[in-house]
Amino acid sequence: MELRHLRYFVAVAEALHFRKAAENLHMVQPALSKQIRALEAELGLQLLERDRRHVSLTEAGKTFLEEAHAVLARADGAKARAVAVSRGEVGALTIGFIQPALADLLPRALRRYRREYPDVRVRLTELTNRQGADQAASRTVHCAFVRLPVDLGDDLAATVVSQQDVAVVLPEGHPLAERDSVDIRDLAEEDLVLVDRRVEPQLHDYYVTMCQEAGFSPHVAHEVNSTWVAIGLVASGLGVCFAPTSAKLAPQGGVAYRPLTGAAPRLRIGLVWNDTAKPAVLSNFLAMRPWESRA
Amino acid sequence: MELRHLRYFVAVAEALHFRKAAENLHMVQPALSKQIRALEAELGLQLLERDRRHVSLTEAGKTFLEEAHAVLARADGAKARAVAVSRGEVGALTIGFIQPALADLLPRALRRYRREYPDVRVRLTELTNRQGADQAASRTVHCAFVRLPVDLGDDLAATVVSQQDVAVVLPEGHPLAERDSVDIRDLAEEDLVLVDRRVEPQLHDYYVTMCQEAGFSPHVAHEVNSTWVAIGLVASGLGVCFAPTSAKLAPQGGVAYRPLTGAAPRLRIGLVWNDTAKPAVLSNFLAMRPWESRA
DNA sequence: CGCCGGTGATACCGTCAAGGAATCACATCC
DNA sequence: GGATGTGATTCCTTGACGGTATCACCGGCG
Repeated sequence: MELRHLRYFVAVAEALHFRKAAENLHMVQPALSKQIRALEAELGLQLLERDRRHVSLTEAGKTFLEEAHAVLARADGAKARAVAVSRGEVGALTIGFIQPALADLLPRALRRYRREYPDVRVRLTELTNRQGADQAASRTVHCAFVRLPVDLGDDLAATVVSQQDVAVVLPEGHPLAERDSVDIRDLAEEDLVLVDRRVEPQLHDYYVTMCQEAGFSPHVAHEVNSTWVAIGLVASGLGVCFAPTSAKLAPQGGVAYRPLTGAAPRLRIGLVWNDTAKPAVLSNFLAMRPWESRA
Repeated sequence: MELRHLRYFVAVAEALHFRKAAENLHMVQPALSKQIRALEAELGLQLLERDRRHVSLTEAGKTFLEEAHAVLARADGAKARAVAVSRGEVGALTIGFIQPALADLLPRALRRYRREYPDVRVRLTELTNRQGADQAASRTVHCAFVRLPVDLGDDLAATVVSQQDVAVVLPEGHPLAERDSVDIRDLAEEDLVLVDRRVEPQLHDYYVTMCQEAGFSPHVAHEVNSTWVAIGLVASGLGVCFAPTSAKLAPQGGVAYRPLTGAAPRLRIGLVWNDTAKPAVLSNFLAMRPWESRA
């Protein structure tokens, strides 16, 4: 049995007329009759009652007609779904991200992406910078939002998606908090809370280098595993810390954010992905650049 | 696209190996490769990733595999359902019946039939004797339980399914109720409640003829439209009536049933059906004779 | 009553594509 | 580096699909 047989049978069953059905199918009546009889022979039963003048459906024919419709519809659906998947309009997109991207960048990008591709399921995984690069390279995730720079070995490609100035986070009441901005050299003697080098080597080194270029070695009082924890310690009066200006968006009382002057290049977040044989969902995501501010 | 393509694709997708898949399909590898490529060409996308050494499914291929399975299963189901219908194992059986059959005959027959054919929906219609014969002839119902005799015009066939003796129904306290049985001639002077001739001519005439053959014309006091109403009137003391002995099974107090002696042939209920081109559900029903008392 | 139009069935045939046989190109492994 | 195993390529055969012509049959109509 082939779909052809079902298509032919449906045509005959709906026209109840071999010639007309054949015409609709752009073929001639004998060929159609033959196929219908072949179908009946395979099923071992009669689908149509021919009485020399009229054609009618048997009971078995009636139910087979319904079923045939369903099969044909399902077959068309299979085709359509496969095409949709191949176009990246249906399926799943796996995105890795570092925590700072969660504040603003990622939600905004996802909102725009899902408006365009509502049938793509998005899977999110929080990762460290290193994991992000590795998993994008190994295609465990389709792409990852990570802090730049990142070493682009192999087939990895990257694009900058946001850059932010560095702010200094001070406990309320700290003398420096009375200024509108803080020069980095004023922090030479301050207790600094830094992100642990083992967790975020890029970011840790970035802040340390920044200080060294300003002419001093930072006085690291505590090491923590995320900027949020650092800000928490600052609020408790255990020191000061650096943070991207976007950190201000997160609710955390007891601290003051002040722009840092005399500082090195800004903090950049980028998107990395394996650029070889990109699946359609990834290509679509990259093509629409949903992280960009609206036009 | 034909089911063949789906079968081939499923085979390859599950073996992830063209030669093995081809072997399973009892064909050779180049032919299979060709068909798969034809399928991909029609869909306009790639279902399988061939990398010289291994075969793997693309995203589109994965979803198409699921869909293909569903289509093939549905196609098999269509076949199976049509066969089941043609065998009368699935479908609908329409039965007409006269009220007296409802007491015992019909429920018993249906219980046995449904145990054998649980997937056949049974549609029941209460009819008069005449309607039963007509609708069986015109195939409005597949068959009908009616009171015999019935005129078997055209293609109508019939079989006796039950025969019952006639009882006389007397109000409690009636002098004749003291006897074990009643001779029909003893009813010559009694007020008789008879079923209306316009409603049940067969039955009406049957009872009247019975009396005339016993040598008297019945004294018809009331005419009603069913035996149940007649028994009700008897309970109210408005006369006596005839009933099949099975009527005793229905709950109705205030009356006594006594066998009738010296009476004509017994009341018979039969099944009638159009014997030309019987649908399978009907053939099955007739073949199992579910109205017969158990072996 | 015989002719005509219309129905599906039958007979026969050409064509095209599905499938088979042999081989190739290329990777991997020992 | 040869052996092995993979899918791709090439070429050919065959069978089935579909087309042409015709038949058998029925109903309607003059």
